[in-house]
Order: sequence, then structure tokens, then C-alpha cells
Amino acid sequence: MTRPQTTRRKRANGVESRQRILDAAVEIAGERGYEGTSIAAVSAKCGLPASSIYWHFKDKDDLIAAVIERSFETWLTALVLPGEETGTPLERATAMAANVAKALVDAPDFLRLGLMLALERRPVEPRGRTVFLQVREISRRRIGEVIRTLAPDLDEDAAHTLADYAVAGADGLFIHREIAGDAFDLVAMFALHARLVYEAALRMTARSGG
Amino acid sequence: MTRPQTTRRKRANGVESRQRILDAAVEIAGERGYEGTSIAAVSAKCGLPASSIYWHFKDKDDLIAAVIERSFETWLTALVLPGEETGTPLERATAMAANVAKALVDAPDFLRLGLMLALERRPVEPRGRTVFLQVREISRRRIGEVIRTLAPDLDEDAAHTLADYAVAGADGLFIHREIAGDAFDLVAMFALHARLVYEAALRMTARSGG
DNA sequence: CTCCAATTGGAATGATCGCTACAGCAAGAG
DNA sequence: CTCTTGCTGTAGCGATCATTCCAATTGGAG
Repeated sequence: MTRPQTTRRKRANGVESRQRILDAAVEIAGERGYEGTSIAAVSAKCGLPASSIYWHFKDKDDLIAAVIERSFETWLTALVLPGEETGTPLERATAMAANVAKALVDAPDFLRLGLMLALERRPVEPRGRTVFLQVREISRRRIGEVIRTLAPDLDEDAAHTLADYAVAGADGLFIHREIAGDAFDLVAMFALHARLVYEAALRMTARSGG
Repeated sequence: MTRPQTTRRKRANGVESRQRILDAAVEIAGERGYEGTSIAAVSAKCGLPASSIYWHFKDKDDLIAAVIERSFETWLTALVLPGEETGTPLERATAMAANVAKALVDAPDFLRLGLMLALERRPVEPRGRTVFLQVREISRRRIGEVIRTLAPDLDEDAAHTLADYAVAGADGLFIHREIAGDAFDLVAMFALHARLVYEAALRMTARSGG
């Protein structure tokens, strides 16, 4: 169990093979969904035999979960959050939304696959679906915090509702871009979305507070 | 070809069998997606042998397309559009959105399955996906017309953008309800969505027009 | 009755499914 | 050198896949 810290990882393939398998799997799963992702197809696409896939991953469910996890990390890496001294609160909110949209354009696999899994309701839930829903829930809470920061006088229910509305809108806009293609400017639409949510928060505050 | 108009449809099953097959198929397809819908599973659920399914439908793709078409008709039947003399334009818009949401709660299969198919990008596109995208495009145009009616001075680009935003929001809110369950009040959220879009249209009109 | 068309039942097709068993090979450790 | 570990290659397991074939069955038309 004492693993040697000297740089040994060169004898066959190892880490690189795992990446190749995940690369192939994310492509096929994004095309055909959970059930449509066959081990044989992944094997053919990455050039490694099925036994290698099963050496790296326990079973198909484990593979899909790993795909979700890695594509989420890829998306997180692509996501650059702006500094805090940018301008008005509205400008900061729209800039943040625009950066999320940019990351989604650069790394769409996470949300595409996650939404596919989220819409399915099979008797035994795939682990990848659970992972996605957890990440989604965390995002929802974070958006809720941002909303409460930007509109501190908003009551709890309204902030919760607006956070739900914000994530739902993000999902919907992403899907619309997946359908409509590059012609749909996701970054601009996310900025618009952020503005509408922000203005709604202001109006709701004024209504309940005054 | 001269089909007898006397009520003969009683000898084996015919029309009823077709409905039973579609009932089973919509349930399984809504659970497991396109690839996960096996003829054997549909056969087991509806009690009819596979040969009956293939007598009624050309192949699996034809079956899924029929499922989409019928669930769309079911949704259209559940959709009651309000009369035109209800109140302010805003009230009419929110009432319309609420009715769409109610129909989605009562008949969610169409949008659930349609979005599942829409997210997939398999090399040979299922006919059901094409059907769904066409219906969706028609809806988008209709929403654009409503927006132009409610905000006649809005320029064409802004109306188009808001129509995209409206359908995307509807999709996203629907998905959020599929994930969160009955605790998420889809009708109220659709009403809120309609209000935000409406107010955005007014603001955009004021900005460009004045 | 006979005949025909509409359905169903059941069995079978070859292909593909997820997954496993196991031998082979390359390289670091002793 | 040998031994172990990490990974690949081949073959194959039983199950299930979409689809087809064809022999019943059933009720209306003649």
C-alpha cells in the first residue's frame, strides 16, 4: 500500500487511458443518453478493449458517473468568476451570468448530459444523476445567496422563488442553444436573464418593503 | 379502400390495442428515454405480443413518433385558452401562461419526452425529435405574436429575443418541476415568468421608442 | 356454410448488450 | 534473474435487443 512517490506511471498507459475512455464516453453519452451509451461503442471510439474499461471503472453506471464528475470539473475550470470591484451590482450580476454562459459554451457536456439524466426517471437511479442533482442544488443555493446579497431586503420566500427561477431559466436557455445552435447568443441571453431577475428582485423588494 | 361506415371495430381489438400500446410506450419512454424503450418492455406492460406492436407500427422509431404525436394532442386537449375579455393585458398574459402550466401538470409526457429527444444528438435523428422540434418552433412563433400584440411598439429583434426567452424559461421551469416534484408550483412560476417577460417588453419598448 | 381481412400468439432470427475469465506483456522492485 | 503490479487482448458468457415469420383466431361479408 505504500505507493512510491517517484514518477512511475509510464509502463503501459494508465492515467492517459482513463482520459481516453472518458473522452469517448462523454461524446457518446452526449449523443445517445445513458442507455444508448454501449461499452462496445466507447471501446471502439477510444481504441481500448472492453476489459480496459472495466479495469478502470466498476461498471457502466460508474463510468457514466465519472463522466459527469469530470465534465463538471472541466466546466468549473472554464468558469472564471469576475472580481468584486467591477461596477454596479447589476453589472456584476450580468457579468457573472455572462461568464457562466461562456463556460457553458466552452464546456457544454456537463449540463447537456446532466439534464438528459435528470429527465429520466428509471427505477434504479443512475449515480451520475444523483451527482448532477447535487451539483445543481448547490448552484441553486449559491444563486440564492447572490440574490440575497444584491437585494438584502428581499424576504426569504421571494429570494427562494427567484433562485429557482434563475436556475430554471439557465437550464432552459442552455437547451434552447443546444437546439438552435450557434445562432443563439447564449452569453447575451444569460446577461438578459440576469438583468430580468435582478430587476424583479428590486421590484419585489419595493413591493413588500414599502 | 371504401371503408364501411357501419360501426365495425369489435372483432379483435384494433383501435383499443393501439391505445394500450401507446399508453405503455409513453410510460416507458418517459422513464428511460428513446434507447431505453424496448419493444419487449412495452409488450409486457400492455399485455400484447411484439407482433401486435409491429402490426400497428412500422418500427420502434415509428412507435416513438406516434407517442410524441399523441401526447402532444393530449396536452393540446388539456390546454384551455382564456377568453379575450378578461382584464388588463398583463392579466391576460399571466392567465394564458398559467393555463399552459396547468396543462403541463396534467399532461407532462409531451414536453418531458420531447425534451429528452431534443437533448439527444444521435447520427440518425429520430422522427419523434423532428416532430417535437417543429411543434416547439410553432409555439415559439405564437408566443412571439402574443408579445407583439401586447407590446406593439417593440422592435422585431427584441420581440424575437423575448420569444426565445419565454419558451426557454418555460422549458426550464418545467424541468425544474420534474426534478423538484409537486413542491414546485409550476402554475405560479409560469405566471411570474409571464409577468417578467411582459414587464421586460414594456421596458424595452420605452427604451427604444422614447 | 365459405372466404377474407384484421389481429393475436408464439417462436425464432442474428445482432448486440453488459460483463467476466484469463492469458499475455511491460516495467519497477528485490 | 524472478516476482509482482498494472494494464491490454481475446474470447466468450447468458441475456436482451429489434425485427420477422407464420400459424391460429375471430368476426363480418358473400
